[in-house]
Order: sequence, then structure tokens, then C-alpha cells
Amino acid sequence: MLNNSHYIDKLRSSGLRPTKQRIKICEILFNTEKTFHFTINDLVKKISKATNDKISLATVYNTVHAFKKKGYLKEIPINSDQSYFDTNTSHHHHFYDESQKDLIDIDDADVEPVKINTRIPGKKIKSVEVLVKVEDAE
Amino acid sequence: MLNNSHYIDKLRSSGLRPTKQRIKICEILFNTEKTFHFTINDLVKKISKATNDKISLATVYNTVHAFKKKGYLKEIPINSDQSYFDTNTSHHHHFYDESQKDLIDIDDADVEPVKINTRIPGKKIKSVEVLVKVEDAE
DNA sequence: TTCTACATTATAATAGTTCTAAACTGTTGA
DNA sequence: TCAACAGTTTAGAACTATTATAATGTAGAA
Repeated sequence: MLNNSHYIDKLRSSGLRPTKQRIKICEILFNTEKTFHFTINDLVKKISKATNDKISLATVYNTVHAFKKKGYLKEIPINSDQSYFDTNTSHHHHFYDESQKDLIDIDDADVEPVKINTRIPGKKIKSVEVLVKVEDAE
Repeated sequence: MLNNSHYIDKLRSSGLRPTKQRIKICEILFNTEKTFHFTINDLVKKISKATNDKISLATVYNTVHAFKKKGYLKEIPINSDQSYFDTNTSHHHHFYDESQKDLIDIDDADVEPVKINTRIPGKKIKSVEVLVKVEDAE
């Protein structure tokens, strides 16, 4: 059994009740050193590997959306049949290998800051995402 | 009646048979001075406004995908419940107003070229897309 | 004109996601 | 401690965008 008090505090402090489902999902998403990308489907598989108490699909969706809203997850804009999420919420961009359907972080040091020299009146910038699509070089 | 020989040539030269459905869709997509963004649903509505001969949904999907493949349309990577396409195939980026679900072109002159100082071995870059999400400034 | 490969069509199927409404649970405060 | 309530979970239905199917139609070549 892991020490979950950290997650309990984290959840409670952001106004989310620390239910056992949410704590379990926190463990799966945030207990690793390395951050990673996942789809809902990936997460469901991880959950069923990690525990015998199954978590309903609706709860997985609810939780992922709640975590996204609280800033614990980021959604990555890709055209795909499913949504990709990232446990790395720090500023960074992505490669997307369409043939392999593989998402790869780009170290922020490897990207010159993107300068947008125009604004939309009455709007403020929420995020700037760069997606670099790659394919096999022949 | 418009002069469609241009579209007929365009279609034929790219190996697509110039059917009346494809020509009609060309008229709707490419007859305007200004380029624009659309979803499949938007396009279906435009078609039903523009003509009495309805075009089946499957054909609309087929045609949009064929046009995309030929480079007449670009798909814009956004997380959304539906895909967005752009009749502007030149290099440029986008603002996305999530509250209004509104996509806005960013003039390429207003964006400093995005420099990616890393590569994935064996892969070549296919596209670099910047998506700037905005929200209402309070 | 006839043939054939390509296109269109209506409809069914699929898949990701959201909704619903009932059961359950964490939290608060008496 | 316990009742009460709001927030949460759940199974399954519903929804929606998209793709597949298979029959019919059509453009283009011979």
C-alpha cells in the first residue's frame, strides 16, 4: 500500500472529494518519475492491471475531465479518433508520428519561444501548442 | 451557372473524376475570395442551401477526404467533437476560441518561424502547426 | 455503344464520449 | 455518533461523428 495522503490532500485542496477511485487514478497517473501520454482507453487498461476493483468507464471520463479542469492533466490537440492527455502539464510541445500514432514530447529547450505578434481584442491567450507531425523519411 | 471548367480540369488533373457532386463541392469551397474553416456539418448545410440535389453524407466525407489527400484542404488539429478543415492550404496557424468554438487564421507574418532544434531519427517533418487557444479576458 | 473501374447512395455499423437516474459515500454539523 | 445532504460512482442507454457495406449509377476509354 502506498502513501496516499499526498493525493488526498491534493484532491481535497482543489475541492475534489478524495474517493478511492480518484486516489487510485492519481496513483496510476502521478506515481511515476516520468510523465506520459495516454488515451482514456490506455488508462482503463492500466487501471485493470493495477487493481481488481474495477472503475467504471464513466468515472474514468469524469475523473480525467476533473483533473484536466484542475490543471493536473493537459489535453493535447491532435486530429485523432480519440483524445490524448498528458501528465506533463509544464510548457512543452509535441511530435506526432501519424503512422505509429505515437506522441513524443519535445523538450522545451529545443523550441524557440513562439512569438505571436497579433492579438484578438477582448481575448487573452490561454495556451500556445505546437504540434509537429512527422512521417517516415524514405 | 458558373464556369466549372476550371474545377473539372483541377479534378481530372489530380486523378479524380469530375462528378457533379465534386464540382458542386468545389464551387462551395473554392469559389470565394476568402478562405474559410468548416466542419463536415457546416459543409452539409452549405450544400443544402446551395442546391436542391442533395449530396449524401458519405459522399461529403469521401470528397473532403479526397480533397485533403490531394492537398486542396487542410485538416486543423484541435480537440473537438468534430474535425475542422481549412480551404486555406498555405502555411499559417490558428487561434481557437474555445468558448465561441471559433477558429481564426493567424497571418503568417504575425508569427515568428517556429524553430525546432531536435529531430526524430528516421522521420521527417511533415507539418508544424501552432494552435493558440484564447479565452475571454475578464 | 459497351465495358469497366470509379463514385454515389442509403443504411447499417462502429467507436468514442456523454447522459441518466439510482445507489453509494465523504463530509458536515447537531 | 449519527443523520442529512451534496457530491460521486455506476451500468447501461443514448448520442454523435465517422466509417463500412453493398447495391446502383456514371464517367471515360475503346
